[in-house]
Amino acid sequence: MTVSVTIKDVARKANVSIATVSRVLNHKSNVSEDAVEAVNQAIKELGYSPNFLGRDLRKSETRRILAIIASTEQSFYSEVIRGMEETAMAKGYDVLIATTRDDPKHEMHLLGMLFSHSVDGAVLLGPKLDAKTISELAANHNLAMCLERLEGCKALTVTINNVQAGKDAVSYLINKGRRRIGLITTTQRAQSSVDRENGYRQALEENGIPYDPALVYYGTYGADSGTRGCKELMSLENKPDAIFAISDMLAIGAMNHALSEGIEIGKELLFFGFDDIQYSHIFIPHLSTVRQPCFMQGKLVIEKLIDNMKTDDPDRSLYMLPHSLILRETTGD
Amino acid sequence: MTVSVTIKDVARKANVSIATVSRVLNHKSNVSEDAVEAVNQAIKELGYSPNFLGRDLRKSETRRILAIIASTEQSFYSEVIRGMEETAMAKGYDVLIATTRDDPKHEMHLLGMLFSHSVDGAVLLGPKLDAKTISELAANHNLAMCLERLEGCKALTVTINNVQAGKDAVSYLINKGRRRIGLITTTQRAQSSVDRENGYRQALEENGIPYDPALVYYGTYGADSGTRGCKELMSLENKPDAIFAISDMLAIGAMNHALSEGIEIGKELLFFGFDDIQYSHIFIPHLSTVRQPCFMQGKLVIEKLIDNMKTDDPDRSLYMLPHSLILRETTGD
DNA sequence: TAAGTTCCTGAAAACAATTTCAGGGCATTA
DNA sequence: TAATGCCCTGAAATTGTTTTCAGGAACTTA
Repeated sequence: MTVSVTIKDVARKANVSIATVSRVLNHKSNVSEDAVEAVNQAIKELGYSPNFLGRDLRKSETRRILAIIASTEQSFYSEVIRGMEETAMAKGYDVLIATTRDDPKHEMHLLGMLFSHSVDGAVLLGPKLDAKTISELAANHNLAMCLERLEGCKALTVTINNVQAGKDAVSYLINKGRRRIGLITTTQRAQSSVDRENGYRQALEENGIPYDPALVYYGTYGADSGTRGCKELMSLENKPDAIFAISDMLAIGAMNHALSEGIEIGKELLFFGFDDIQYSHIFIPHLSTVRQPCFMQGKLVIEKLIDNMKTDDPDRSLYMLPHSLILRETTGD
Repeated sequence: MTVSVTIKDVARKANVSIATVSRVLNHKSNVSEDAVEAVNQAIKELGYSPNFLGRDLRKSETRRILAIIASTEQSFYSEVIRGMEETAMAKGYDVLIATTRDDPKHEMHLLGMLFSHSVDGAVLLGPKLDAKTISELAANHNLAMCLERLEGCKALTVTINNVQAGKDAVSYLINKGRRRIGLITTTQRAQSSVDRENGYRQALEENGIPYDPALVYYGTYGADSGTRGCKELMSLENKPDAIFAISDMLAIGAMNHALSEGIEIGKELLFFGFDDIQYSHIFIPHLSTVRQPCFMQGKLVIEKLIDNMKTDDPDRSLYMLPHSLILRETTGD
């Protein structure tokens, strides 16, 4: 391809040393006006832009942070990423995103960018690797987690209290007088799913409602799985009078079944979702759901991560940010 | 932070030269078994992983490609990115994603990664910069566009024929006997929007239906804008009997209005969307829409981009891949 | 005038890797 | 025995930048 122009060419053209060019590039004060002028002129004429590979090597920093997600499909991540980007940008960092496609091998490959100094830090949003592996990596590298905690993982983590959130949602349904509450969740056990399910059980227990395994449907992540779940739960002899789904996607799928059966949502059957995705208030009836502070989680994890870069005693705490219940038509609100 | 172990340390520990270590790292054949053994042992003991800043600088390549998108919100991009990733990976490249948040300044900043050799190539998915700027950049750098073409922009581009696609959708509605067809589009003039609108007009013209500006609603990208658009069109004295929206999001918003008014979708009023997003067959009634070959567009643009890296005579053609109509309930299918 | 400052400058080292080149050791061939 | 070839090795050059260090010039101060 085209041969690049280097700092050397600029120096030659401007009749100064490369040190002076570098000084101009980095806006150092100790350069004469004449030199600044000449260098900028040369840069413009040659169309020079510095090679960051050289710079990054010398400085041993890239000012780039990698966000590792499963895929860009869940638009739910977008606010988290915005929080990360805005915070990073304010501190002079760029955020790059890479996807694992749910493959732990590929996740490890992407983490290689961290080990090989291609980025200064990395954030895992919903890791597929196990707690032990991540703990070990986080001990030696600038690695954090966001949205998803890992039981027994000693790494900087920013998330919400999913147990409490699940409990809050189900308690709300109970306070609405419901006693038979279905749960639609997934077989793939992300910690957040497990936590939400535990919240569901705690809410039942505290209210003296016996746990009935028949009311729990384990499926996949897709909306169609929600539809199947609802169908199965509603074909029980002793039907549920409310359903808590661990994601809005599942809840919307579930509602599709209820709608097609002519079930009156919000009265006959209540629905509670999780995530407050965009479609939860586009889909009719509007879905009651748990909202996470996405932007704030992104913001906080980047702040802590960047702090960690500058210290020998990195923070490996677990931060839990407050969630909130969004009440809409599907709970009769 | 922690002080890194370098190739030098490995060499010392393994009692060989750094050249030999490098040869082992790169799986060169001309190294004795003993040396390979010793080096690998040292690597393991020291927990060494090579610093890519050094490697990339020396090799003048990063084997990384940057995909620049507006935001990760539109899940629609995810298939394109999957196509890009799978193709890139097969050729030994990684794909990184960065978001512009619709800011041309930030888009330019991200392109800086290309100029500064931080990545080997970049793909713009829906650029905010103008055709002239991009043409100039593409002349000197490995830059391509995907999903969106730019009128008069001389850069490698992979997209679909949006004029034809709009025309196909509207022609289908006309063939269903509809004569008053509304259009819901956006004021923000992405080329694809303009093209789809032109397709709409061509379809009308070819079928001898006069163009009525009252039937065209210009709004924003959100579903609520679709709702407003539908409300406005349906309050006309001479109501439409079909609506073509330039995105599924707008179509779903529009359908929300129709549903709330008790309008019989698929009979009284037909709907045609664009993109075939996931929700177009989750939302009820299922939406007829235009499907783009997302994966294939991602695949093709990466193939061509990588080809371009290896030649002095880069391909700057416009490739248009075939689209297809997905017929569902909203057109009475 | 001598000594000390301040300002600006360029040569060279440093960053961590790959690659080139020359040569030592050994076996094969004439 | 000498010449040739092959295998393996390490020293040194190379990549593009930043940074350190030493020093020249001009100016101030005693």
